[in-house]
Amino acid sequence: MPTVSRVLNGTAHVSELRRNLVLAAVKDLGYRPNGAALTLVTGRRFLVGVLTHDTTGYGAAGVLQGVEEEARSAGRPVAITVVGSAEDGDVQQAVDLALSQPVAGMVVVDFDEPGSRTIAALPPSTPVVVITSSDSRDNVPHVPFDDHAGGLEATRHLLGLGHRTVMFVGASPDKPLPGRALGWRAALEEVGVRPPAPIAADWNVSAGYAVGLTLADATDIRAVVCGNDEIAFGVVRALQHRGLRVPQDVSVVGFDDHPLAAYWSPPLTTIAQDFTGLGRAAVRLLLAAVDPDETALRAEAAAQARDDALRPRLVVRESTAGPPKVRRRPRA
Amino acid sequence: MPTVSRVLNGTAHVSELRRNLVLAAVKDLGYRPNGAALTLVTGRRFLVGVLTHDTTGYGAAGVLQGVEEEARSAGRPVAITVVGSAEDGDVQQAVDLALSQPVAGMVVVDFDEPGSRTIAALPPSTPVVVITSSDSRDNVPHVPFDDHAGGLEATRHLLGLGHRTVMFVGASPDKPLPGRALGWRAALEEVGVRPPAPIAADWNVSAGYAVGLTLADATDIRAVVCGNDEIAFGVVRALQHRGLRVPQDVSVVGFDDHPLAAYWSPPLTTIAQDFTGLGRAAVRLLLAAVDPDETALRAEAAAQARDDALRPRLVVRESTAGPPKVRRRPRA
DNA sequence: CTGAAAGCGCTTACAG
DNA sequence: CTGAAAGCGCTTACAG
Repeated sequence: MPTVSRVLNGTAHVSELRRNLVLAAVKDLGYRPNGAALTLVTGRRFLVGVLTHDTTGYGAAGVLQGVEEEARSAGRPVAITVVGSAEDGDVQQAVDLALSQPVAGMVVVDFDEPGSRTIAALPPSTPVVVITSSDSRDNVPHVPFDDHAGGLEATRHLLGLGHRTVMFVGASPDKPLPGRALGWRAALEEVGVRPPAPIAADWNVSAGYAVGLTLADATDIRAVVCGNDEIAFGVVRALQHRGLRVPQDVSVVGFDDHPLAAYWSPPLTTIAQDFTGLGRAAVRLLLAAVDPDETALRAEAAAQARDDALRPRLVVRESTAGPPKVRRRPRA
Repeated sequence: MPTVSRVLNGTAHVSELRRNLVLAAVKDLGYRPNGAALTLVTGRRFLVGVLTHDTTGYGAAGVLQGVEEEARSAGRPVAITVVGSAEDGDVQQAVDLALSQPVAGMVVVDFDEPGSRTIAALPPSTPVVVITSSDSRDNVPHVPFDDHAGGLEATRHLLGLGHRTVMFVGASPDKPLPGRALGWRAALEEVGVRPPAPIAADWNVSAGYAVGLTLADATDIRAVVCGNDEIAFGVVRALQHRGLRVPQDVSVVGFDDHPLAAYWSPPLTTIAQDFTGLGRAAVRLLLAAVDPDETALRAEAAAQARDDALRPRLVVRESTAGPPKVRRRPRA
């Protein structure tokens, strides 16, 4: 048995004869090492764990893809566990489920409350990297993306076009404002405009559509920043259905640069994010902390990824323009 | 140690005194059973494995979500492994990676060639359920979805509107036609029309847009069925950019009922699929084969799911109409 | 270079 | 009801 181990792992020299014998038997029996036994004896864990609230939204799916790609290229499978809600029970259950498997470490997708809550519920002994836009995560290894800067840019763009004020669509009642909304608010404040109340909406098309319908009735609204592109898609369509033109009557900015944003009508101005890059960077960072080898190299790569690609970027398309010269006419 | 085991698993009666002692210690130390040891000794595996080529497309993401939901409700985490391509090396690598973890069984997403190839590469000892539209999978447990019927319905709808022929967009060069294309072909043949050559396109918006541009130049094309909604989105937009109206000049049908299909302009006629349901059914079937308890109940539930919800459904919206300058047939 | 021995953290019979 | 013993499939020192 030790001989087999030595052959398969190349741990020590084995005579050609015996070596070939072992190899033949392995192929013959379709032998596959028992991962559980391996983990038990060596203590090494291979799975890269992901804890997330959502798996299908454009952002979360992109992160997942990045995590998977990077993990696979490091020869590691990934285990995903969904955190059902921000409630203690669900958070605890997700953590328990995730930790019941031999995970090398966890990537936590801190895009919303369930994600945030999860961080604290993880035992300190678990290696973790969180993907976050909150700057209160400095005490834990994290891959930052600058939602605040994104919101700032989106809003400045609209202000620069000549708009007096800008609405934000995509708040959640009773929950802290997302970073992008904070950036929106900061942009208004920096030009001395008192920010209006952010409008509540789930982050999907139909919620956006519903909000768009009410927006159409408010004749003084000219410019809006949405929490994500799906909301923006819905807002734009609702406005159009009510006879308003985008951007001539109302300008709309989305967030994330969804693959369909460029094909929307009109093509959507938005803030591009590199979600896949975020996922890759997170895994690189995690593996650097966990893998004994190459630590230095990998940490460096991770630090680099942080600086460059992961910064949000304004993509100006055709859903934004200066405000109408005359007061928006009430809809027919 | 056996006592701890008995308390935690409720395997046998333990005196109150000892019981509480154990529970206290467990809480105190933050004890968490070692999954690897458990798997090694009992042979039970908890992970539900998923083997798929894609994770972000609407269909694959939906399946993933369904798998995750059902697995979580059964107290099982899911491990996903992406099959990079249909090449032997990639397929083998994915299988090895997936099987290196203690998986109870695998769900294979047979939406494309990499998926199909994977089925054969799995050792016969691994419990497996494949999600497929191919009827050549009868020898392996599978959750069927009827792509052929979907293609048939989509095409019949167009034919019923009075179109003489229908194009199909979304073939892959050198690869077998997808089931939906087979259905399209069958629908044409059943009315004695010789099917034109299917048009090649990757299954995403930009590929659809590119095809749409060339379609706009072919003045005799009036009706097209697309491999999925993303392709259709691109085709529609390209047609419009070339000055053609949908559906007045050209009718377009998509496939899958993407969340944005209803909000496209014009709202897209498409074939709805219940991907999440597919994922759930697959896990139910897998667990029925693997779990000693409840086998009967679960198998029944799985069989039921098969009949009802998973059948594709035509959703008529506004991207289809009768051909230009041709009288529509009277309604039956 | 190559076997016998110990042990990773658990559970399942086995004796008390 | 409750401990001591064996063993799941591996790897890592240990003696040859």
